Amino acid sequence: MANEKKIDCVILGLLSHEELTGYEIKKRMDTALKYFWNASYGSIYPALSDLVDRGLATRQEDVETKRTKLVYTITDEGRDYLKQWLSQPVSKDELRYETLLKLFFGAEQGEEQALSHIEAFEAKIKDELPYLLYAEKILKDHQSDAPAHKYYLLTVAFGIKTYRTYLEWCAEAKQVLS
Amino acid sequence: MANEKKIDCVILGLLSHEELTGYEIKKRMDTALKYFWNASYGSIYPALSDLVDRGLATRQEDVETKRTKLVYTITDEGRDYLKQWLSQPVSKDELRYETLLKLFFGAEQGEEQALSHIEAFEAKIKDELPYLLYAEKILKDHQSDAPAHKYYLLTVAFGIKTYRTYLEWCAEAKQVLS
DNA sequence: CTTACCATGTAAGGCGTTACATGATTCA
DNA sequence: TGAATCATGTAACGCCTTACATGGTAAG
Repeated sequence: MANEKKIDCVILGLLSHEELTGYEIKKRMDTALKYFWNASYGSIYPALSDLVDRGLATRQEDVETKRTKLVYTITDEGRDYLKQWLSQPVSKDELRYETLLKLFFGAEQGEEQALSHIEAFEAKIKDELPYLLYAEKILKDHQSDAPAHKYYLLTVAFGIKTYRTYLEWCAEAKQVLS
Repeated sequence: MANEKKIDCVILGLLSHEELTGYEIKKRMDTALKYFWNASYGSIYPALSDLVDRGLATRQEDVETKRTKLVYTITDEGRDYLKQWLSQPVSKDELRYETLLKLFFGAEQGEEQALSHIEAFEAKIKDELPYLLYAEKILKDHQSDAPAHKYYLLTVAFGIKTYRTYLEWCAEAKQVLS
């Protein structure tokens, strides 16, 4: 125990909300979880097969569509496994910003280059912020009693707040360097 | 080109400031870079040997001490390599917060547990913030003309700002959940 | 004298990405 | 009819952590 693979837990978490295909799971990661998690097909598909082998999820072929479409459902064992993981303390929160790394070594490159890294960072944040704001709007407009609702809002709020702080920092940093 | 290993670049970056042993490099990662980067001995020592093999750094044994102590120095080629990396656009800024992941699935676990994850997160941030503030104070007290100085300050400022935002969010999140 | 810290390194194994390979369907 | 999207999967490889293994030195 206590050594749950993250990829398994994320997938089970998503399946605990709804039945999904591997492709849809990837989409969730690229949208709802994008701000704080991600995974590639190369880890999702093998993990799904593994979950089925271990009885934590089941696979059914969707017969309505002609194209191959494998829908995964969480089992009771899967739910137990998920709950067990959720009940344990968080083991790691990790931030790896190459931008900060390059900035830390800014003296080796000169101000123009450092500035351009900051500007690229700023542009990326400005680009992504609207998606978070949109997600928040959707959630607020569809006031739902679904228990998951408020948790979605909390994670989105985290992203919005930190992104805005990033932008403040970018403005300050640009001033310092010019 | 363009496929520089991060570990090599971080080490070269640190060596560009001063000569260091592997042990000292690890310490820098655990302090100055802690907020946005990390690495283990298991990656640092092999990387150092590799840098020497490629002529990007040199190794000298410190004869003043009796204990084995290998000091690494960056070469001109190493400096070029570092500059080349610094001149390229940032390839990845990544945030992986298990706390947010568990919170996203909060509905499966109930409010008490979600709250306890937030509180643990808050405690960790409150714990670490003083170190960042201390680092900032040191930097501000020792106003230096060294070109690296202001870049250090910028990265520290980033950490302080975002940590404060995290704490704000924690307060709000706790209110929402209770 | 013992604890903490200094100091170096290896081996096994886990985890995950990238690139590849394949093909159906929808929409303009 | 061609592009975008839906849809599944594998193989090679890279990168890194964990755990192990070893020993010196300083300070209380």
